[in-house]
Amino acid sequence: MSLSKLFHDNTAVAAKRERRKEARPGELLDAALDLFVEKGFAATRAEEVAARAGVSKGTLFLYFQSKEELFKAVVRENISGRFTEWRAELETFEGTTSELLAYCMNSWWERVGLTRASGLTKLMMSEAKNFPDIAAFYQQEVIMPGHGLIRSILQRGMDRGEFRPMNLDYAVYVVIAPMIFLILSRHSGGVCLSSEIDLDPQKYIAFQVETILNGISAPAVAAVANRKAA
Amino acid sequence: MSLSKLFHDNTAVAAKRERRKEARPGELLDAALDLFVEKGFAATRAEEVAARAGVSKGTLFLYFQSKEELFKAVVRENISGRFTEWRAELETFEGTTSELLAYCMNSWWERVGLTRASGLTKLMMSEAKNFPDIAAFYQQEVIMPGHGLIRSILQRGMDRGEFRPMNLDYAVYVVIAPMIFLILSRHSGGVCLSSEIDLDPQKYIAFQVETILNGISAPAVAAVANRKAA
Amino acid sequence: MSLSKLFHDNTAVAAKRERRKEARPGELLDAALDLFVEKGFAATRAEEVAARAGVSKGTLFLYFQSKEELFKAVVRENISGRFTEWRAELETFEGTTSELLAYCMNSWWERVGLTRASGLTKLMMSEAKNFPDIAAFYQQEVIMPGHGLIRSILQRGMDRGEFRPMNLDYAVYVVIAPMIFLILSRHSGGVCLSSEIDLDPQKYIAFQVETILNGISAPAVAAVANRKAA
Amino acid sequence: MSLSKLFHDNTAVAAKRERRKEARPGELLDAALDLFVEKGFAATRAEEVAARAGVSKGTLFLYFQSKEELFKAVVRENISGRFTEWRAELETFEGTTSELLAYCMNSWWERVGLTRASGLTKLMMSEAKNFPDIAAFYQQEVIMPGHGLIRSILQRGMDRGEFRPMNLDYAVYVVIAPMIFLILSRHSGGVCLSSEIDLDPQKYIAFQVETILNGISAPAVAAVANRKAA
DNA sequence: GATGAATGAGGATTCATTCAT
DNA sequence: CATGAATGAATCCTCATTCAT
Repeated sequence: MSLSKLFHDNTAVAAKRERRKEARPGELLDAALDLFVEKGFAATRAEEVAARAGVSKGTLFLYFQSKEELFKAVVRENISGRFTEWRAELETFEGTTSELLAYCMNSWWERVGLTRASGLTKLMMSEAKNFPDIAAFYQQEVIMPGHGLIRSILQRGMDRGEFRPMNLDYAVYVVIAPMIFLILSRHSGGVCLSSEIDLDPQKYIAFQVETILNGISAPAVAAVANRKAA
Repeated sequence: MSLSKLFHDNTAVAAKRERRKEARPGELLDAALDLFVEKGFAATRAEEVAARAGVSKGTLFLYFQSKEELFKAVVRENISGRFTEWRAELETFEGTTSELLAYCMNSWWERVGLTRASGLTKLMMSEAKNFPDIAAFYQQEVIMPGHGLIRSILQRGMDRGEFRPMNLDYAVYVVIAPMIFLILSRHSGGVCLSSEIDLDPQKYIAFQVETILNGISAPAVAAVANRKAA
Repeated sequence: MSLSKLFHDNTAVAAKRERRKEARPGELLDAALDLFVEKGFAATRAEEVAARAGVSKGTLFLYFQSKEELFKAVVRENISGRFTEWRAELETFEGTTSELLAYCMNSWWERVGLTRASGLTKLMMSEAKNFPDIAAFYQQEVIMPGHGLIRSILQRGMDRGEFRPMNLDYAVYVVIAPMIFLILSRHSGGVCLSSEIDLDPQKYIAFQVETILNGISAPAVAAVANRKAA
Repeated sequence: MSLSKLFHDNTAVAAKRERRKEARPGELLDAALDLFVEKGFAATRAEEVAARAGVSKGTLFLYFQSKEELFKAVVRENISGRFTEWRAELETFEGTTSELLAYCMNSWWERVGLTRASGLTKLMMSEAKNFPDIAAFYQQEVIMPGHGLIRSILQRGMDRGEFRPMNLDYAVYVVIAPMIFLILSRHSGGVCLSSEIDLDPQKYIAFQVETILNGISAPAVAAVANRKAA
């Protein structure tokens, strides 16, 4: 092989590398998210992350000081505030609040529950204790806006007389708990499910929505709802 | 030293040994529960469990074949053993099924949720995938009996016309999801709570119970309930 | 630094690394053979093998999945790999079958008996029961091909009328037993020898060969042989 | 001395067992022989020996300072010189030397090969290196008299012109090697056998005897033998 | 920048041996 | 004498991290 050829190769390779170089951290974070979600922090091996990202073990540590730093980066990277978009949607919604809540829960499932993003939730619940600073960050960036959104909806329902008066500090969890549970059950291999068959998320959500609406609607509305259900 | 004294010593000493031997498994189980809950299954070192119980590494393995067996014993000791007692209570209950469900959820909180045992639930959700054997065991010993209990209650309500007809496969989760959520929120440092202040479990449960009952009661009953609430 | 210098450095350095990497397994195998033969399989510590090969514990497991795999590799390297070569030699042999058998037994001694590899035989006889996987492997890779080879020779002799008709299932051991015995006597410090002085393997084999050939030759041939011996 | 006398010895030993306390060490040695033979020295657990002897682990160490001491005691205990009796039998034998040798090999199989005593041989071959003093002892007490016996027989054959002139230092092994091989193959789970089916010892010995006699007989005798075989 | 060979601390489990009873 | 609970050294194997190339 001639020197010039070598040189040529080098530049070509370098150019290619340049492009890839900037993508590297992203590919690593991507692979890491998958694996952390699937196996948890401790059980995820650095080498496997690297392999899945198509790089060598050494490269991983070139971009992230340690496995812990990688974890933190994964969480930070994936907390993108889609909340403004969501909040806009909510404010322009025109149906009843029951319809709004039902719409919200269903579309949350499609846009979040079904995607890898839901893995983040599981990740945080599993590892929060070991990464307090990350937990605080997550709290700020995800939990609080999310809860705010639900509160707004419930407040709208109460304001319009559709929902009975409730202490929103507790009412939000009536909506949130079932969704979190759904996510966790899926990401933990169904340890909390009766049968070995995954439950049907659509039906699960439908049932929850129905019950919740029954449970929080103002008496008159509930009567109507119940009459329909019967 | 008199013969009788010798005799006395021997029995006293033997008795003491006996006591220690019989106390050992309990002490180990106790230490193990603490550490499993605090650090998770994988991150808990056998030696540390032994140390906390005041014995050496070897002694732990004298009583429990392996770390997995130790964990199973912890689960048995703290959860699965209680189901028979619980089921009995349920079968002799005399009030309405709404009262029964409310009673159940509240007393579950006191007897399980508040205790260290609840940490096992969080542990399972976090690590189930990495320890399929343990997951299967937990499923058998805890999840299935637990779900069975809830089903029985809901069935009782439906049989008596107190609850509306429901697909129990999904209805159970209306009861279970909020409880699991409560536990997880507490054992993950509140990553899923709005504020940094833990919510008041009593109030949380009260609200959930109220909403659930509203949500699942038969129309007539619900109307009455709603009237009361209003 | 010139480009050519860079080129030079890179290849030189890379080559050296390459050499080390490729030498590693061989060095480990070498160290392992020594130790396995000296101490047996169970009593040989992985770390010691690594140390003797001049690497760390971890490196050993980089090249061999487990101690068992290491052992299998040692066997493959030192014994089973040689059978094809041997079989070829046997098939192109042109003398009488008596000559062939004598040649075989003598060259087996030189190529196996005298080398460290023969220690593996003793090891297997001592520890086979405790490591069934290894025993099965050894059976497959060493015993069966070895016996096959001997059978072929005896069959050749019978086909040509040089040897009397024999049940080969038992005849093979007439050849094998003395060889195994020779190996064992050497690797067990001579516990089965009359004197404390090792017997002379050449003479031992010569005597065995002579007797065996006398013992298995067809009558006419034997008569000639005996006349010569006398 | 007849076979029935040998039986007598056995019952005497059994009677000794009756005396509980004094028999303890004997029972332990008995159990230990079994286990050492079956599993080897390292793989035999002290507790298992104790359990098989019907005593506790502690008791074992009451009688034997360590596992090594136990091993030495096992070997010493089982080296009982039955050689005088055997030598007598040989000296009064009246048939041909071929018949004598055949008789010897067959009755050795019945009296030694088939009994647990043969386990001792395997034990020594496996562990001799680790217990040099015991090995020397075994050499003195078993190997040398045994070889002497064989030598006597071969000498008798040579003296009578039945066997061809041989260097007895090597000739003994023509007789010994096949017997040792037989024992080892049985005590090592057949690692050195072609098939998984144990070979039939009777047939094995018959074939070896025939071949050996063919191999060592004086020309004239061999011719007759061969003529018969053909 | 990238690589991947090498490292070695760390953790589960076993078992000979001791010693209080 | 006998017991068996307790010990802890010993050993295989894993994996985050480093660094020579």
